[in-house]
Amino acid sequence: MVLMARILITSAIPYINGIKHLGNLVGSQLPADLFARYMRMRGHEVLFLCATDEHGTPAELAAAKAGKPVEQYCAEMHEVQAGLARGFGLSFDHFGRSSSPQNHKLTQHFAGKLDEAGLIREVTERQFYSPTDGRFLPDRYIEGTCPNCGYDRARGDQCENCTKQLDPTDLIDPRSAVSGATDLELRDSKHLYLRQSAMKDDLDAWITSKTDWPVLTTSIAKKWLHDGDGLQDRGITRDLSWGVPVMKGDAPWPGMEGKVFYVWFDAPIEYIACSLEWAEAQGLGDDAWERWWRTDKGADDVRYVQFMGKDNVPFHTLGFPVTILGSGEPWKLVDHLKSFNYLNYDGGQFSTSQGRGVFMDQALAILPSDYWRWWLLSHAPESSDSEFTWENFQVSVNKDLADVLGNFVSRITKFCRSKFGEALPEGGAPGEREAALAAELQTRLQAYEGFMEAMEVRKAAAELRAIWVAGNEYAQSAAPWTTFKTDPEMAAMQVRTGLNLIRLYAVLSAPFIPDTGARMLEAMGCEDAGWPTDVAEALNALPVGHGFTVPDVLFAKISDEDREGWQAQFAGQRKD
RNA sequence: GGCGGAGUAGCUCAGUUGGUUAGAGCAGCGGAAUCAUAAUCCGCGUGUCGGGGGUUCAAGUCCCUCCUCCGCUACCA
Repeated sequence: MVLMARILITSAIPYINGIKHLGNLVGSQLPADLFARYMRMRGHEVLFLCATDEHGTPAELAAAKAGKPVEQYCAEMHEVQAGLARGFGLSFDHFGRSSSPQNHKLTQHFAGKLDEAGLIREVTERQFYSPTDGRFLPDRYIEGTCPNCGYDRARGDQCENCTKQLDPTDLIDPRSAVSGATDLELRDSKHLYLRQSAMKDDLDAWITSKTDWPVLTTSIAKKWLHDGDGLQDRGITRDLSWGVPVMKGDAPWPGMEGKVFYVWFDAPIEYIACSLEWAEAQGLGDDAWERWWRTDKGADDVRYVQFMGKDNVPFHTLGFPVTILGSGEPWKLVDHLKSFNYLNYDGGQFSTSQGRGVFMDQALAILPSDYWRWWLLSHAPESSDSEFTWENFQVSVNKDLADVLGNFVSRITKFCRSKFGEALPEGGAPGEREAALAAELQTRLQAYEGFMEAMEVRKAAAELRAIWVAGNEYAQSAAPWTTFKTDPEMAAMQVRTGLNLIRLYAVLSAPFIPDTGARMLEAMGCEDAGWPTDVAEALNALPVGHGFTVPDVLFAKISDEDREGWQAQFAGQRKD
């Protein structure tokens, strides 16, 4: 009996600006879902949260480009992303919005507490303002000629041509990247800075204590802590209209009228606010979410795990912890932070802005989600960046899903139907071969559980595949099609074992390929998806006489023509 | 430039604190089987472990150095 635990899982929240590509998906939401599904199946209480990250300049510009008010644009894109999440089987308990009233209130609350703790300071900055665009422009949205190399499309933060880091005031003939306007002026603007530097030592000690975190996570955090002059304070407000208005709790913040909090301040707070949205949607009271987040109200025994791509690590290891710790209130801090490298696309990067790669909507239009889930998870970029190629996708999916798993289900169910009918046949008793099978699977099951618990995604996938292979090995050596000729009762027992393997595989595979797991279980006429403890027992779960059906082909193979067609289709840029 | 990650079989990758003849999957070759989506199963690997140097009885594993690729570099998120 496994002791029941409570596990809080959050995935980095995807930015509202457009449909996400497969690189985004495999970097946070998909592995988080794998972990959430597994933990639920093991009987743990799980709260799995995600949301859309809706504030910031790119959202405003995307809305303007779409000719829509930013509120409407975000509402629509939220629904699009929510639909795609459902399409990929992402089992969020709630998919919230960082623009929610709950997040507004909570963000303002945290800012107030941080100010009380003396962790906020005011800074007056000079920034470019564009009268034509009617907005202040972030460095990246200023373009001009690079003073270093003469490239005429250098951005205000860095020249893409010579890679030199720039200050927007360095640019020759600066102009707005939004409108091209050249009537830019420098204006003073007052902003709030979060005094991260004041908590540098606390953060350092905390990170140092996390010896079981991925090296990727801790090395990035350490770098920010120790680089140059050490951890720098960070501006947490912006001169934008779309965002959380700067308030000190419920009270106005003198001098900060008309400004909003910076997205990277309010986005992680949405992890908490999302649980408020969840509680409200479920018709539950405050205690429902507080027991996940307030260590004084039951959250001290919660295990909190975050999933994200490596670009998000600094904000989750430094900025957000400063918000949590600095508030002086008993909020739950992350226990484990699983980070991922990047998935590249056919020799280059996936790119949202350039429309390069395969996007979530396109992927689902091509193939059912389980194909993608399997390939992405079994190739998750854990130790280094990994690469998607159509050839690799075709080969992996055909071999693993169609040949090893799908064909196993076909050969067993069809053989039984032709020789015994569509029910588990009677006769015979398990022998040495079945005992050896159970023993091997018991060992592999334990390894699989260990990898899943440790969030070793690729290794878990490899182990699951080995579990599937064991079924084929058994079928091959037992060879019921041969024993049937001389000993039909033994063949019947072998077929029963095979059919029970299908049921077992349905359960074990469900975290990776939930839709297929459900189809397999349905074909076996079984509703019990309980996680097995004793494999030998599980291989006798379906009794003699139990009816089943032969499912349609679980995974159609990807033909060379399919692959070539998709390669051509996705060779250029996405055009919306 | 700084910091970090990676460089292991044709391809994708495993290789704990240094310790027997460096492993897996795919591809390839040979064989078995013919229940099954021409699927499955078994067998087959002389790989300068990126180069060079060093420490050691022993290094893919530690140290130095060089090379290549990638990421981050704080006002996109």
